[in-house]
Amino acid sequence: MVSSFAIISEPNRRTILSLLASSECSVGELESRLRMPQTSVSKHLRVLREAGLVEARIEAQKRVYRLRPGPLKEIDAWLEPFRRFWTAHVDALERHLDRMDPVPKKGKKH
Amino acid sequence: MVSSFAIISEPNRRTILSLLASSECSVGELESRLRMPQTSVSKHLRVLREAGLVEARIEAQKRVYRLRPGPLKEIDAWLEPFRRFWTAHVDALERHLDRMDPVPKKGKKH
DNA sequence: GGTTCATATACCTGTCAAGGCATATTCGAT
DNA sequence: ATCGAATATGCCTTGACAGGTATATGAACC
Repeated sequence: MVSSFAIISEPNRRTILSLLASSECSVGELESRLRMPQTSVSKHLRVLREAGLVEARIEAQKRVYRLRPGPLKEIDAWLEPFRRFWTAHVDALERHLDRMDPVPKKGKKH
Repeated sequence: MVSSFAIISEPNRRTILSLLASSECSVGELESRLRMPQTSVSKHLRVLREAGLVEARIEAQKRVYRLRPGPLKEIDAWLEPFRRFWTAHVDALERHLDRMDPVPKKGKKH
């Protein structure tokens, strides 16, 4: 299965996911909100489906898509080590970086 | 400037960022840790630099790269609306989605 | 000044993905 | 059965991008 990182690198797919985050949608609804040809929407939905990011329910002729947020946790987890960088303010960050890779400046031994 | 989403869609670049998250590195250090030719490392670093995700300090013949976490906040912010989906447990989520797009199942009026 | 180490750039090439267009499928209504 | 609505798929073209190889820059040291 393709990495979620690759999937959300496409802006239209991000928009689709954001729309589905507020409410499930049929293809036609997505089409009109995205102002994009239906075939493109369907193709993006296919990619999202195969990556496990959305799922479809059949309802008459319509397919109603809904979000499957699971795979996005991968992104969230990858981001984790970076969060502390923007929770501290900048000068604290720089002090931190200085401590990080300790270059022996002067003799510290004695 | 290219979106950070596109930048981190490349696995090697994610690894570079993760390495720099723990400590700043020279190009040579990255090269040996990534087991990847130097030219490739330099090219990825260029992309990261132009996206504002890293910056370089010149030290003799070496360039020491460090993380610039700012642009990653964009990713973190985009992810925000999805977090509630995996903080609640699954059945609660489904009840939520059902409430979301209220389809009139039976006559509910009277 | 030439040599070597450290890094960057130029060029080429294969691959892969998105968009456009035409067409196929599937279901519902008449 | 036929038609139309809703959605999916196939084919094609084009552009972007990563990897490889060769080469250029630039600093340090003799």
